[in-house]
Amino acid sequence: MTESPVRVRFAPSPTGYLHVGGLRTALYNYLFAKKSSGRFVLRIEDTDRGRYVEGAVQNLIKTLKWAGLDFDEGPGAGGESGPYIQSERTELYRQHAEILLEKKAAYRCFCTPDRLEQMRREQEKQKLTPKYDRTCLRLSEDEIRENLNSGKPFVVRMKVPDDVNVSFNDIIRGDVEFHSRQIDDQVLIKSDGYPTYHLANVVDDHHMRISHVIRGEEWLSSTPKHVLLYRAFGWEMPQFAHLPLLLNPDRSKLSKRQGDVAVEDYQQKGYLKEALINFIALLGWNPGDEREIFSLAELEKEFSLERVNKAGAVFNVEKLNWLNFQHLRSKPDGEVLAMLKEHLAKSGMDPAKFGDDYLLRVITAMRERVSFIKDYTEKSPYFFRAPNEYDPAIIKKRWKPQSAEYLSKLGEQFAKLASPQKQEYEDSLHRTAESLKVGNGELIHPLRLAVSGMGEGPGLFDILVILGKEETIRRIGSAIDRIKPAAA
RNA sequence: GGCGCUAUCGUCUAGUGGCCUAGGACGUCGCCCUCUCAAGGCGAAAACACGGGUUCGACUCCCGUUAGCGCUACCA
Repeated sequence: MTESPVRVRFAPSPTGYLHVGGLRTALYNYLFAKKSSGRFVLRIEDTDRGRYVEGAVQNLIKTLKWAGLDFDEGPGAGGESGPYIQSERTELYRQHAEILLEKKAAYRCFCTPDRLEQMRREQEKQKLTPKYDRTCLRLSEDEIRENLNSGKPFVVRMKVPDDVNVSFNDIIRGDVEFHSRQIDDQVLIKSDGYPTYHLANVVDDHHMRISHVIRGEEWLSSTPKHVLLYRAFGWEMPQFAHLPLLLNPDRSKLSKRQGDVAVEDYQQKGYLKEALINFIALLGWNPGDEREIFSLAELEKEFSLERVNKAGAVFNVEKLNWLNFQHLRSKPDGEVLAMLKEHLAKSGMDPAKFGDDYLLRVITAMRERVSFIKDYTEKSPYFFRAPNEYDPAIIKKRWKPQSAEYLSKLGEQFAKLASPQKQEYEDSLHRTAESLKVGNGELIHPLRLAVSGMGEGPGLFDILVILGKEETIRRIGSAIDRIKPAAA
């Protein structure tokens, strides 16, 4: 086999949004291209007029770009094999259907959809494999001409050879064999003149010089049809690689109903593209050692089709969450700052009110405690507004009858401190506890509750420093007024 | 129903005939650290679907069974 340059394609149909399974297919194609110094082509398969969705193509491209999967050729990116939108290539498919017709590898079929459906029903009743009965293959030249002249609508069907084995090699699955006996005479050109997937993808892959067809496993069963088409045209075949499916927790094919399937759903929920990419890369592929955290750039170096698994993989959100935490945690301060400000603005808070220094200190304090940017306001709302309520469970656990008195004392001591830092607060609290003859905990826990309204978070003294002396004292004051000991 | 693909802890997976007392990760549980919560450290529970072969020896190879999934459109 000659070594032709690697060219792969991602060929989604624009149905409105990008499915995470589609994103993984795109990713594997992209990675394979990068790894082999090849080209990554985006092709839009929009030959189903009934499914046309406004803006879907733009949306698809936007999402791919968001994920960082830049394509070398495709709509808007140029390339020598364009156009990259199938609805703009119909003449090409028509010509190729003509070639097949001439070679007697295809024939016109004038059967009505009604008749076809009746036929199918009958076959199902007799428990036969639903298959076109070739009525129109037996039409004479005259009959065909007559039908054509009278303007009868028709489709072009592929003429599947009667008794041959069709086998091909799949990079992931090895040799796969089908018998032509169970291959239907597929429609190649629909009555509206548009090609079906089978014709269009073979014609385009050939003309776009695609070297490797990397797609989902749902295409495995129709690959023999494509093989037959390559043969009929006398074209060299690309290499095939059928990827395992992404599954719901119940192991059915990943679908809506059981959770989010659109990439933009995850985007909206605050998942980082780094985490999503890392996660789906690991769903069906692994590096062979024990590393788990990968950047796109690292994946580009490590990826290989040989290490792709055969079995479907459950899309398990728990691990995705963990990866999001890992990636968010290792992001530079500046990047987190920008995301945090954006999030604050979206939540109706004015980021300017806080100042970058302040927000940076919050980021440092919360770094190990947030998996998502939204966790900043959900897990530590007290950095952005004084508590307006106090967790009843924590009151019950930590707020003693004497707490108000102790805190009041503590507030007085804090007031005496001049621009206190962590150590000063800590020393002051220890001295106060000593003078009160109570353990530090008797002050620490109520104080945490007072300034934050909750029972968890960064080290208390870190919180105090971030909030500042005045705010700390103010919050102690309101807490004393508002927290009543839980009824014993 | 037919055809095809697949089958290791709950989940993602390592494993290519002896290195396996089956390794890692997420999750779960326990302990340590500790002002809380995280993070971190240590540890635990947790799997080769089943049955036949082949072989001196099978998680690894072959066959069958079972199960799951996919395809079975003038959708992709």
